[in-house]
Amino acid sequence: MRFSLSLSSPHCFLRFSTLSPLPHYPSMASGSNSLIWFRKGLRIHDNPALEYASNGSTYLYPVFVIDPHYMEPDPNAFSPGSTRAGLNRIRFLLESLVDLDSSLQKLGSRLLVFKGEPSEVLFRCLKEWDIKKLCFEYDTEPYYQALDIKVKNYASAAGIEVFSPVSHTLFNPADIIQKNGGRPPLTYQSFMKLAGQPSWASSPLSTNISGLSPVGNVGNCEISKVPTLQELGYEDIGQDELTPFRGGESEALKRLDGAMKDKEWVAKFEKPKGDPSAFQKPATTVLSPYLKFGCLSSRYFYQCIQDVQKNVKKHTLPPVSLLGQLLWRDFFYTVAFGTPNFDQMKGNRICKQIPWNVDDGLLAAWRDARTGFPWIDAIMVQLQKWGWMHHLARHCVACFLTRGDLFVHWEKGRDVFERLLIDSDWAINNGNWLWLSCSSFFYQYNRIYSPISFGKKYDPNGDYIRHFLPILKDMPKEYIYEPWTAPLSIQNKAKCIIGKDYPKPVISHDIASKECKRMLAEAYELNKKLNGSVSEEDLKISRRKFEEDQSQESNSKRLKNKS
DNA sequence: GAAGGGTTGTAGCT
DNA sequence: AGCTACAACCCTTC
Repeated sequence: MRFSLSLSSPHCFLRFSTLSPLPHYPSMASGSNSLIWFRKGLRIHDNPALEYASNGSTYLYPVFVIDPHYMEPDPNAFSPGSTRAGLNRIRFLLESLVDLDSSLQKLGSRLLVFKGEPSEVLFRCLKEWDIKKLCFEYDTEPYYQALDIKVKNYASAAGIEVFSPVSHTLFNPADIIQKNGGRPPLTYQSFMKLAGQPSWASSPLSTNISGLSPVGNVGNCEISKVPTLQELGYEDIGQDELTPFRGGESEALKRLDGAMKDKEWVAKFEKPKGDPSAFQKPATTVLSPYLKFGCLSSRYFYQCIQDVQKNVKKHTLPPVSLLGQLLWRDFFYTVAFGTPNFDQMKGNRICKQIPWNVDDGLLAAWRDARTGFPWIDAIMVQLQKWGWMHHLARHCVACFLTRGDLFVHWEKGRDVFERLLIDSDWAINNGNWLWLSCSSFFYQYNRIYSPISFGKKYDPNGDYIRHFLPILKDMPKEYIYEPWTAPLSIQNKAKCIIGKDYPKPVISHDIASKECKRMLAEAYELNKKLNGSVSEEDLKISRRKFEEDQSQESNSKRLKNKS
């Protein structure tokens, strides 16, 4: 906290001088009114901002603001939803809000929902209700960093106390960066050394609140209930088309409980050994969407895992253990917070500069599950329908799009994931795309996931493919990962003609992956030579060079074929 | 400068 | 299920 405040102070002064005269506050006779502003942290348990807001206040106003920029339907988007979020995640959020409202009501309170630009709405509320204490969970994302400076400046000018605790992550990213001399650690091991045990690891978290201060008079503020999808302007889509995962804290705790009951499973958890093709019963906890919205406290989750581990003889360790997964989350939050332009290649000091293709055709084929590789396409269908896939499945499609086969820019794939995943998290999503594209953290670009054999290893019968790509459901298992190799008689029998009912592969994996390796090798060399300061012009030149090489190669092949 | 390590590659062998 | 070769990257640490 201290570190981040000192970071933001220059902006503070700038913003301060541009503020209009101090707002006038009505001289309402009141004790002390507090406002808890929910953004993430959509929970009651282990919610320090909520607890602090309620303590000693006469009235407590729990507020959530629906931001039209995030929630308004966008008919031009490539899938149902808003500009930024697919329908699955919007629905997950609404369900989480309904659950939060009902939990608040059990504690004698309720959720006050507004629509509009968050800071404008908030300023109106602060004035109208004569708020003395404003509480909200600290957020490290650039969007909230900018918004929160605005809000904090307004509050301090108006003499309102602001309480903004770090409770979304296990550690405060700013502390870890400070410990490391101002730069974030770039490896998991160095992160672990710096982080150590969380300060609260063995002290009880506040998971039981018996009651909250009542909601005061809301005055002239226009408050609505949690809207339905239809009220937000979305069409009614069949349940079958939507994610099987329900949002909300209650659901999160139920799911957590279910996972923790199987002590052996928790103790033996090894992430890389999970089966990405398991969909009836996923190989992981599927708690990520709940962590994303803060329906589940990562600290509470941490303590639950710790409890299980204490009571077994042997358990796995980070990075592969279940606890290790939570630490990965904090790792990415820390690097993301301490790296300017973390979500792009340009101006990102930890990101290799690579001359990615600009090929919207290949991107669209990948996005719309038309690559012709059933393993890849099935995963993309699961993404569209469920908004969730196993971690290793994400690896396969991310590798395929970028360094493995299509050589499309990781930012394009990132955008698709960010929109469609119900657990899409700014720091983690960008971190993993940097990882998978060999742009940062991970550099062994020879290790390419095969779009054919990787899935086969887990699911030789192709049940996962048959489920998400029913057009291939009668394809014999000998051909289901490479249906273009099936004889026409087999294709006929399976009622799936390749090139007509299901596409032919967009590339040859053998050729494309070799080409990708070569391009990465050259790009790395250039990055080394220019010591990280690769310009747009350098990238253009190498892109052109690759294209020339490619056409020369195909020319020589043509010549060879002729002779 | 060299050595060691890096959450999760593939193919082929036992 | 576990070894090996394959080809070989980067970053951290010494």
